[in-house]
Amino acid sequence: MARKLVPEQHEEKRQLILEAAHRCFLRHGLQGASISMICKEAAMSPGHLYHYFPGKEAIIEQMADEYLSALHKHFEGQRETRDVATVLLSEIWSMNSWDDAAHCRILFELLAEAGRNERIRNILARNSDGVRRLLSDTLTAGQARGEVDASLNTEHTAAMLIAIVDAAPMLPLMLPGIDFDESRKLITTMVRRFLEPRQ
Amino acid sequence: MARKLVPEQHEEKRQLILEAAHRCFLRHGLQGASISMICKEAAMSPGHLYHYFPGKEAIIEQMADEYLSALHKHFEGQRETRDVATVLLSEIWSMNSWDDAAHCRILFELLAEAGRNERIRNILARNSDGVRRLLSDTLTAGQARGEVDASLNTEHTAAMLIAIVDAAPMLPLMLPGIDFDESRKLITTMVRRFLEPRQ
Amino acid sequence: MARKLVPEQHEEKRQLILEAAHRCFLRHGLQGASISMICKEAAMSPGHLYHYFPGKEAIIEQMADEYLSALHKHFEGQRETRDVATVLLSEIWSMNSWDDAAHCRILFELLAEAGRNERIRNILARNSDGVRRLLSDTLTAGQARGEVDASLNTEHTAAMLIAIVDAAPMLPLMLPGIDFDESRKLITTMVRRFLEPRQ
Amino acid sequence: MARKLVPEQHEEKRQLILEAAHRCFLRHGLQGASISMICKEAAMSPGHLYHYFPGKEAIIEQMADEYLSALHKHFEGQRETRDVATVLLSEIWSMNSWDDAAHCRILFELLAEAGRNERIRNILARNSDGVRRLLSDTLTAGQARGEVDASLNTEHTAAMLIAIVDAAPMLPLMLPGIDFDESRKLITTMVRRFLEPRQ
DNA sequence: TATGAATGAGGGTTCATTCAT
DNA sequence: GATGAATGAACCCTCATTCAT
Repeated sequence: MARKLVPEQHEEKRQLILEAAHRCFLRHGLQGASISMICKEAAMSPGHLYHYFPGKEAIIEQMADEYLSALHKHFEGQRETRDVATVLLSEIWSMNSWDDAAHCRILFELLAEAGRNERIRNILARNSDGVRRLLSDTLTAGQARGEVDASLNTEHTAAMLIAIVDAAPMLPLMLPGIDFDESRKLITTMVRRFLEPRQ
Repeated sequence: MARKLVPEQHEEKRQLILEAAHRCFLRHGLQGASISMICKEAAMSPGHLYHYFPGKEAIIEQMADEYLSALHKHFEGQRETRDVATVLLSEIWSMNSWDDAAHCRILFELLAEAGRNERIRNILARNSDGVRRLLSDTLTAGQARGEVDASLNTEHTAAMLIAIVDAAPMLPLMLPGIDFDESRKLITTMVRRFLEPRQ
Repeated sequence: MARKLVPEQHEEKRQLILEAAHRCFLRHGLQGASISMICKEAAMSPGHLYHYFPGKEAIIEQMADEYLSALHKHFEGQRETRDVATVLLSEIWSMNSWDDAAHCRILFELLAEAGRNERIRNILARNSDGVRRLLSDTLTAGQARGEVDASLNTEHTAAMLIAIVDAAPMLPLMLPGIDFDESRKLITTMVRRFLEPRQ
Repeated sequence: MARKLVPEQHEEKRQLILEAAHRCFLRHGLQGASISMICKEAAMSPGHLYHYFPGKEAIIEQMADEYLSALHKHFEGQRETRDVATVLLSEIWSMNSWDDAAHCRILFELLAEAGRNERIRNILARNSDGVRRLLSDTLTAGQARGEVDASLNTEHTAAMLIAIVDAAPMLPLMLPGIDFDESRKLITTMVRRFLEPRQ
């Protein structure tokens, strides 16, 4: 008689909301996007939205978490690749255009928010942690193979590389006419020269 | 009755408001800081504030303009310095701690806003333009002196260096324990290796 | 398929809901307690609750009815007691502490509500009626036995005694340090002196 | 040039709001009366109302405070009256009808709220304190003159008398047809018999 | 029976802005 | 120049209630 709980549907709805929220945040910012906008975007009444999330903060936080883990997922499964720089910059290489990068602009929202909101800051740190360890290991392996300058502190270098990758979407904002492919190559060149062993 | 010669006072008040706004934006974000907060911070009534600025947008825009030009002012007056990398990273070298960098966090607000607001985007582009030209000239001069790799496109390289400098305040957000001095050195090393002529 | 003989279960569930509602009303007030709170307290879904009651008002009304009749039930079965004052104040004497009295606080909610809501006012009047008649009869019997001042209008006196009993839970709110036993004795003394025949 | 602060006008507006709120609370209860209702009643926009009060709670609290102090103000200035009972029940005697008493019904709202809200409870206690001391002094003076039973604890007796006075508005709710004058006399009689010295 | 998805009006509150003085 | 009174739309969120299953 009683309807069974269908957690998959529940989870689907949550994802639907998160995607709608992501679009709104992209268009209007974390604070500028209102619950009622998200509701319209998700074709859902406000009362119902609160059935799935306890508040706006929770939406932002889960969105941030999933967004960041997706953003950095490119690194995984590429550990066997030979060229270290290619692995490190796989995220950039996986993008096809500035439109893709534009989609990343939500990172700025998060960085701005992280400066004032400890919870967002922790989410950011937690997500960076995993990637940083991955990059660090890759660098260490590269050093062992003689492909990476052995004098570099792999921990700090990894952190900086993440920052650089995350800064890439900045370029079109500061330099409207820039070409996507060329800037990608430029970053790669810089990283490669940075890492290669000094003779 | 007619008072004509007090435009200096007028300008002083505007600056006072802009500084108050800057502090509020730093604490609460561009959207999170309200006019009434800014009024309190500037010890001024809302009606009076609107005597100096036509609205919140105008405050944000002028604040952005002045903030960005101040941020990049370090480059000027250092053109005669010998070491190219030092010139290029003078902004970073002028900071003494992450606290100084924290003050730069407002840049994230602006980058986030620039993604959606054309006027802010233009202000950002206009300000970057000047610095980019400056950096570009420095790079060209460096190439002429044989200190910079001649194969690099100076325009694009300059743009990327700005992005890197602007990404620096990201680091403590992603990697809470990082040391300020070491990360500064790491960035410098990377840039130097990137630019030096290939043999 | 047809089940007919489960009206007891139906009634049980209704009581369960009423008890849960009572607890919520006590904690948050008639207007402050929400249906969803009551649902949680009764471990029941909102859809199900509406299977037993047509709405919040109905819950309040039946709760009020049962609460009031329970509150005044003490009077019954004590008619043969000799001392008139003891009968009249049996409700107060049946309480053991202010905790019990606290449980009576819901009466204030009802009195407040009765001031604006005619249906609650009627429920209150109807319940008081029964008790008032009971008290009135007790007083008349007392007058016949010469234990109660014969000049008192028994109807009005009964009404006032109910008000006094109902006002008892007020005391700890107004006089936080008061002792329960002493205030009980004080009320009894007052009532006894009031009722006793004048010589 | 700058307009002077006119604190009297500010205070006037606050009183205007409090009166509007009082009427709304009387009609719909403390929780049932909404800010927007109060705004309509006070002919004022919601934004403006928050210029005078930081929130609904503050309105309730100040209203409660002023209401209670007004309610008990009758006692003052009657200390020289000869008859103790008359002084003690001056509040009841000052009313002319149940309509006057109806206006007191807001007390039930406050009593109900006091059961859950510590701040309201404190306001209630603080206001009762003053009156209780006044009554207590009156009783002590009456004992000295031999008009009041010397065996009564004046503190507790005073507390109970307040409760009785406050319970008076209950009567028409429980007994719709009751006569105002007669019930007033009845209460007075009871109090007088209670207090008079025992021979 | 029983569930929880779904609604949309309304809750208290804050907002950028304008106005009379 | 300067004040703070005044607005009303919009903010996030909760409500009592209904519906499909």
